[in-house]
Amino acid sequence: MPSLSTTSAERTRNSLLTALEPAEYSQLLDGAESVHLPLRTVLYEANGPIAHVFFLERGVASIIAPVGDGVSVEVGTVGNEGFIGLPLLFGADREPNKAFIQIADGGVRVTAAVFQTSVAESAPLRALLLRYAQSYLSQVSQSSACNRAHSIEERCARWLLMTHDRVAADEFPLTQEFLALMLGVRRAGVTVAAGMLQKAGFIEYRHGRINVVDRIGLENAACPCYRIISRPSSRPLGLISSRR
Amino acid sequence: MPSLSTTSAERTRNSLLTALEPAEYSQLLDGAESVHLPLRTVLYEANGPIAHVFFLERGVASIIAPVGDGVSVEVGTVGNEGFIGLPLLFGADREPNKAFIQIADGGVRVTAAVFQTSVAESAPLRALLLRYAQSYLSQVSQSSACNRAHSIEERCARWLLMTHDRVAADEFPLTQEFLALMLGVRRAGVTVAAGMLQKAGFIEYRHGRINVVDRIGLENAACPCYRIISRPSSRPLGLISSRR
DNA sequence: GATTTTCCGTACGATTCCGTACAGACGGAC
DNA sequence: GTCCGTCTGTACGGAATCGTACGGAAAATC
Repeated sequence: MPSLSTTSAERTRNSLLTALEPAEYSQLLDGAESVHLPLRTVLYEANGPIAHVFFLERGVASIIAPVGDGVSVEVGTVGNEGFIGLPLLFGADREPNKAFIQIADGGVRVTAAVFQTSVAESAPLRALLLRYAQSYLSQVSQSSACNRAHSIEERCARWLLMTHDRVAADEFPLTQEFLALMLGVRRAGVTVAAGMLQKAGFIEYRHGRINVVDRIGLENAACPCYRIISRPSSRPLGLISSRR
Repeated sequence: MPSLSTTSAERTRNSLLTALEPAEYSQLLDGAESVHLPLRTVLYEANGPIAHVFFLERGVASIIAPVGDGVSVEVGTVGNEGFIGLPLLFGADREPNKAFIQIADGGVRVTAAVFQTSVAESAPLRALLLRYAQSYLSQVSQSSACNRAHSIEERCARWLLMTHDRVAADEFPLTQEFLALMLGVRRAGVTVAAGMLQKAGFIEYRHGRINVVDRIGLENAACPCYRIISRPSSRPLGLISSRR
């Protein structure tokens, strides 16, 4: 098991872990595992037990909800700004949704038992994670309303921005097929929408890889939901980091 | 200020308050106010400070998210199974959404300061409220996916069921205009969808009042999302079904 | 009971998006 | 370089929903 009890600065790229004091950090990560998380790794199943929480250091995870007939739609995304396993923080051991890796990379996983003990014992840890819970809830809420109100193209731009925010590069692997699944639309619908964004010069799409070339342009093409979610008030660590 | 420190049984109809031990109950409700909440009372504004949390005893509140151009879409509903003011539990003092009364009745309100003190001091209270948070998050998540996947008629049926669950009667006031706003669709769209449900004999709609006459029928007309949200695992305590 | 306001039913063209299908382009395997 | 699976672009009819508008019914007001 890799040694994780190093000092602050170079220990992790996860914002939540970075914000922890050494005491909470070592309690939580004592017995944690550094894991590589390839594409499509299932972090927990819908209605299945949640065995670990995951703190991603890069890469992105999706939370999806079943809507019948085996189809699911994405309801939230998590990157290094948060963690996967909110139900455990809330005292549940499962939820109707499923979590999996959407863009591969690595992170740290903590067993449910250790996580819950740490959370029960450390008020600062709890406070930090709850602030993230608020930010995640805002994201899900906004995206719920967005799903009803905005066009494919706008939502596509928003989704790309949110993913771009969570990935350490302008280019990342992403098929239209997958994006369609996430947006809950046809693959052909994504082709058209992404085609517009490409013609406008905001992105370049090429056989399973996308390249964000004009972030400002994308922001203007996205619905206001992106900015609403990205406001400092929706970001827990705005406060935490300015705290000291 | 009304006396709220009575004994358990007849003291309230709110599920969360009912589940509290006398110690937590009295700490939280010492200095609380019993309030009547007429239609359209704003419980908190989008991005405005959240001054109180509300525990409804009857009636229903809506949480809505702005989507630009002054339009909003409902993202969650709360009745006597929960409370309004989750951001305070999460350590935030505001959020991008707005909360208001959708079906009038009464409840108990607690100031933000008292609420936060109580939550900080009582682990059982925290645990109880966090389990509700999980249930609310599941509701919002499911409804987000639902918004993309299901027809107006299905979502209309689901909405009516969720409201029916939270109201103490089969008949309650509701205009199609308002329902359209909640569902994020045209008023005319609701007329058609509700017309189908009415022709099928599930509901009766008449000038601002709706009557649920065949709940089972309505459940069959709704999308699977209703059952998913209503599963025991998604309900910490269950609704105190005031119906019947 | 007459008037005004609110609410509901319906209609119609426009628009978005769907379901499906097919062909071409790309890139890895050999 | 060739083959082959994957990925993307495009097309077309059909369904759902929209924006808008108008008339009538029910309740509220006076």
